[in-house]
Amino acid sequence: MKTRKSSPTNGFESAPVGAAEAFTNGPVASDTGSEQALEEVLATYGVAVKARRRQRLPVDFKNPDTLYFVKSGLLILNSVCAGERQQPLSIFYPGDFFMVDLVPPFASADLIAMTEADLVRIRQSSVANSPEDLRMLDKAVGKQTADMFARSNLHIARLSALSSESRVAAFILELGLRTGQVVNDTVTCDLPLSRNDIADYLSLNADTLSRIMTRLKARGVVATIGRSRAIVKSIKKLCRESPICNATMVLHGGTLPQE
Amino acid sequence: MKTRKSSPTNGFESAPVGAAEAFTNGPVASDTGSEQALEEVLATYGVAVKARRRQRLPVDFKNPDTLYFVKSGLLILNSVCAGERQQPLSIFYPGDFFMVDLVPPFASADLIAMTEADLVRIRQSSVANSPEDLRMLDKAVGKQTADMFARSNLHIARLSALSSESRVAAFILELGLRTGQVVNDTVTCDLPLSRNDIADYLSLNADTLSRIMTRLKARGVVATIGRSRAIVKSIKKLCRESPICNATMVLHGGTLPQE
DNA sequence: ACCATTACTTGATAAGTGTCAATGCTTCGC
DNA sequence: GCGAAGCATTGACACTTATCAAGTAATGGT
Repeated sequence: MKTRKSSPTNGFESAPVGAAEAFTNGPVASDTGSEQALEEVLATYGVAVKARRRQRLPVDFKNPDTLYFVKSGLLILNSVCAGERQQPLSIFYPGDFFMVDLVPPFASADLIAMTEADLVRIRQSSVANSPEDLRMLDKAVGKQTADMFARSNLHIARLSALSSESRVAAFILELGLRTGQVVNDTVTCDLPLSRNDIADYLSLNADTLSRIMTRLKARGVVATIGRSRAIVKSIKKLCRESPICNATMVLHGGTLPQE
Repeated sequence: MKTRKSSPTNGFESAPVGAAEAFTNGPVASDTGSEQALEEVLATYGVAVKARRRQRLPVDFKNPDTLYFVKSGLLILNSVCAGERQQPLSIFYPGDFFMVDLVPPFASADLIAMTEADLVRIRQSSVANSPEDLRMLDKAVGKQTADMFARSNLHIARLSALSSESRVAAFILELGLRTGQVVNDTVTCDLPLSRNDIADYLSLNADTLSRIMTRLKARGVVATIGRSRAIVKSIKKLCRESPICNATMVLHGGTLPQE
């Protein structure tokens, strides 16, 4: 298990990668064989990078060679599209890959760690010498990118086809499945995004989001502990709030209730 | 140039693929060497498929092996998310690949040809015997998927960060750059989507879209010929209508005006 | 443990968009 | 070239959501 040069960037803590840790929730990879192989490639060519909560990793459009693999944590891609306004575009979960090619060419963009996050940085050119490893990596990246595209499409559906309330419900379900503890029909999870972040991501006003949360709480669908924890009282009930919940369950690793 | 078994599906006309034709507008591929190689792989393993205007290709979630390459035309991925409502999610242009993995697991989804379209169907398993060709294909698919993800993010930005009018402006710019004839600062292009389709895609009401078009026409930004052709009177003027136009230009192959 | 700061909630109001219905224009078939 | 059917436009109205302002709760630092 050789490690390559570690060139620290943007104040990220970097260190050689040891054995990859277990992923958090998320959907389970279908073929564990290739997952093993991926971990080896990551360990061989990658450099471990730790991001603190709220840390920003500016997207360097001039450097398409760098690839990041998310080992743990939750990151969000933010772009400055219109004027000074930040627009969250996509959420990155453990198992995802991030690279510059995924970002529309806006004036600026950042990948922001919403929780502490463990990343692995790989210079794709460094893998070029080993065709076998490169194939492995290309395949893993391609597969994950397809999955992210599907999730992106789900997000588009969430934004377009749903009422505000359904949008919020579907989002909480996603977050719960990805980062929460599922116990029977309930989920408890952190809310690593602020109300403003969630509102922007769901294309809502923060005030409106607050009202919607109040309504959902009043209806007994969810509850909150402090500002940054949410409890889904009943997944079934939550699912009734939004028509895209089934697809959300499948894409984000829940077990579909039979009914 | 060997051709594989052609198993016709859903009334699509199928035929062995000859030499791939030139792509239409769109951004230019950076390395023509690998583009050549891709055409060869497509010619070797692919089956040509022609889609008529408005033809639906139902997405078969049980068949992840099939890959489609878009040679010409414009297709749109439609999902049934909420109730009976159709929701357009993504547009596929020449150069794009389509596969089941890209589609969120909704109750049903269709790929609909909005213009006559030439596709190439490939069974990925049929390429498995040649590691060299498989690598080539995987790489091409991966790269294109990343690009489509970026476009998807741009669409999310368009839906979230923009006023309705800006949304429409950005969309017309995209369509013009992809399918239209650019002459100096003007573009003439077909509108292969009906007002309803455009409205759904931009998450607007068809009535509202109509009003916005009327406003844009009154302001001299665009004009229409009949129902299915649009003229952008001035790209510069159009760009002033929407903050994401620069990114749209880059991603969809326009030449940025220097100012 | 306190206070200052920041984040969130809530109310009143306005703006924008969706809905419904009626009308006008295109397009396609004969 | 004509007529019928479908698509697009426009107006009146209702409803959702954004905005602004004020007040309340939570968080973090000393």
